Amino acid sequence: MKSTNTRSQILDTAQDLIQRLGANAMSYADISKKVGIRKASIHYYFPSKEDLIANLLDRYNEQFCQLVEEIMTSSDSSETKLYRYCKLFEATLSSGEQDKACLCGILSAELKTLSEPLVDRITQFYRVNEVYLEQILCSGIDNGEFTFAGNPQTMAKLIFSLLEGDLLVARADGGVNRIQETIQQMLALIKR
Amino acid sequence: MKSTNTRSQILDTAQDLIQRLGANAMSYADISKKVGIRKASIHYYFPSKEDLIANLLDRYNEQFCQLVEEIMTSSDSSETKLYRYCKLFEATLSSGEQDKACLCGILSAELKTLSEPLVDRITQFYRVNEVYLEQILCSGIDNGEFTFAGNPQTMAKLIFSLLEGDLLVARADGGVNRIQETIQQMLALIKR
DNA sequence: ACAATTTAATCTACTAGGAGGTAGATTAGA
DNA sequence: TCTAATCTACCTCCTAGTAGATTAAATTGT
Repeated sequence: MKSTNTRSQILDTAQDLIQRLGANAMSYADISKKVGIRKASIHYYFPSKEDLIANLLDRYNEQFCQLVEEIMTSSDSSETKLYRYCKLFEATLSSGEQDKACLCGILSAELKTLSEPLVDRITQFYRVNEVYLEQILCSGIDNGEFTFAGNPQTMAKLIFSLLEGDLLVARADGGVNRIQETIQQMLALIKR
Repeated sequence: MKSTNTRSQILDTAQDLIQRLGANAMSYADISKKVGIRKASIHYYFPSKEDLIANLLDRYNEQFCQLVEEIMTSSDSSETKLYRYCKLFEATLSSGEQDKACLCGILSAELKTLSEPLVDRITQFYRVNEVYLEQILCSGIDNGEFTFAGNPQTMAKLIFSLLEGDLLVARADGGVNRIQETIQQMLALIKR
């Protein structure tokens, strides 16, 4: 069926554009040009822009969780798990023209222009990720790999904010190198 | 002179709108309504949107640097200086309707839609701030207040990314509390 | 197996509204 | 009387979204 293909091509293109330019700078005309279909055809799959972004966020959350689940269920050490988790963010910037940030990070900047259902999906993404991070930290403390002041939950939030912020700041200054450096720095802080 | 007043009213309003909604969602019509003047009058002061944002960034950089200079030249301990620096970011979110992020943080998300002169100003803001942070960290290490693995320069970048990211993430989840928590957590990590 | 019909997918052509920006008249203060 | 500041009225371009025709692919009835 060709429909599935067109649909995901639209999602792929929209995601790429938002991660680079933001949701408000992304237009149906842009997608239309890149995918090679007419604007009206996009409305056939996604009646409204909100609809498109909602589907985008659902797919993104699912895909990202799948990648994290792979890490969580691996037999790696806690430190390696945390490192691999951080590498997921680095990979976002590394990909393509090295100008993409986290989808939810970008949308967070435009948060107050988004409808409640969209905001909810972004909030969910944050919470889920912070739970993953907390789990890695806790098991790392238990088996003696990690040690740090304060509690794992707050530390998880700290790491998550760091990664989201780094991804945005790195586009203006430092690029992929910056992210690699700060990840190493963060790991050094909590290693026993 | 009324002109100076109108001019800064326009800048104030534009900054407020961008910090809440982003640059692409901020329009001359919005400013016009809030300030109570006609659209054309804004163009009298700032011929183009790029011009407006450029002036905004210059003013923002200057104002922010002034606040940081006050901290740097104080007789506070390094820890207090660092804490006060972080509080500047917290204050941004605390102000108004608790929905404002850092101007440069927001613009970073829309970075690829901005002209080079604007990007340069954002990059400059980041670099200047990271130098300030590095200075605080270095003096804190020298006098035995701080101790941590890795080097102060990278640690400065880490703290800055953390604050920028936290400010964005906190709007979607956690609010001011989140920022307060992660600042405390970060301080705990580097305290001797 | 073949013709008729229905459904899915895409198109052209359009609308209304909002964006940034300009020209030129008008007002008010020095 | 000149200049700075503000206005009205407009332009062009781009935006999301809609209506309805057209094509192609399944589905169905005989």
